[in-house]
Amino acid sequence: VSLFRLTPQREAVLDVVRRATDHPTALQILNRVRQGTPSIGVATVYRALDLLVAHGAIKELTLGDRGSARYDGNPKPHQHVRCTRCGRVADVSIELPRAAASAAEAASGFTVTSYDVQFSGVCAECTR
Amino acid sequence: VSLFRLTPQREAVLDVVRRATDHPTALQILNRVRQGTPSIGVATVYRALDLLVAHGAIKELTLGDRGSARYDGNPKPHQHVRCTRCGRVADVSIELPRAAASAAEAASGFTVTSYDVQFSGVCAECTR
DNA sequence: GTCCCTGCAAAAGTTTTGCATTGCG
DNA sequence: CGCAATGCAAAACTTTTGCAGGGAC
Repeated sequence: VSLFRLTPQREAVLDVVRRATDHPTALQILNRVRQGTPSIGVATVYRALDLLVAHGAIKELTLGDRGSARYDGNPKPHQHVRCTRCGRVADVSIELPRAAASAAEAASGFTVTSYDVQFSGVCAECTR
Repeated sequence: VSLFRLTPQREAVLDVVRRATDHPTALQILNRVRQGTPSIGVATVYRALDLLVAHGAIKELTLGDRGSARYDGNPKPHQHVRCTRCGRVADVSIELPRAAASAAEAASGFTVTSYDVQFSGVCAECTR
């Protein structure tokens, strides 16, 4: 856990990601940060996101979108459900049984250290 | 399951994806198809991949790579392990317990219809 | 003074779209 | 003939990189 400078720009990015509940993309984060810090550049946001991910402060998600990553302000292990109709993503706090990771190790020969589960379905709004 | 024309180009794309064991990206697929069909264009490959995915013949994966999807010639439900050191991806055939999807539904209010698990770890080669 | 950070602009990489042409049915 | 599929080129997007200026320590 090394140190890094929490500059105003980085703090603004972290703030936006933490406050977000919709798992925004980098460019969405850029737009939100610009409401308070209009002069911030694209590169700064990308570099801040990489840094925050590397330090475990936030998580990077690659959900079903082609060509863009999304970010999650909750660094604790948790899973996601995605609505196939409207694209909404919600958090789910569940843990897989030990046996799942063990089975994966046995089947692949890998040493498994973590996992991500993405459920797909239809959200309450879209079902209605 | 509607019909569509299996043109030589689409067949070549399907063939390459089925034969691949490395979950290639669209551009990697393009290059491989071009070894047998040099005149095929980028757009044709992208359109063929979309079509094949829509018909359930292949699967589209969004693994840890920023800005590029990967494709899997195995349409049956299965999971993946990704090596955090070399990027290699292997298939894993396991099923989650019913309780997992039920828990996700209860926690989110979604109607869950499927799931994808991505394990992360280190492969045998990289461990050595 | 040095080094890290920023903003801008250009470049790179991936995917999509428009359009004229081709060729199956 | 009509319509779907193709190839090419341009456009659209997202992300990365180079670089000059500025601020923190």
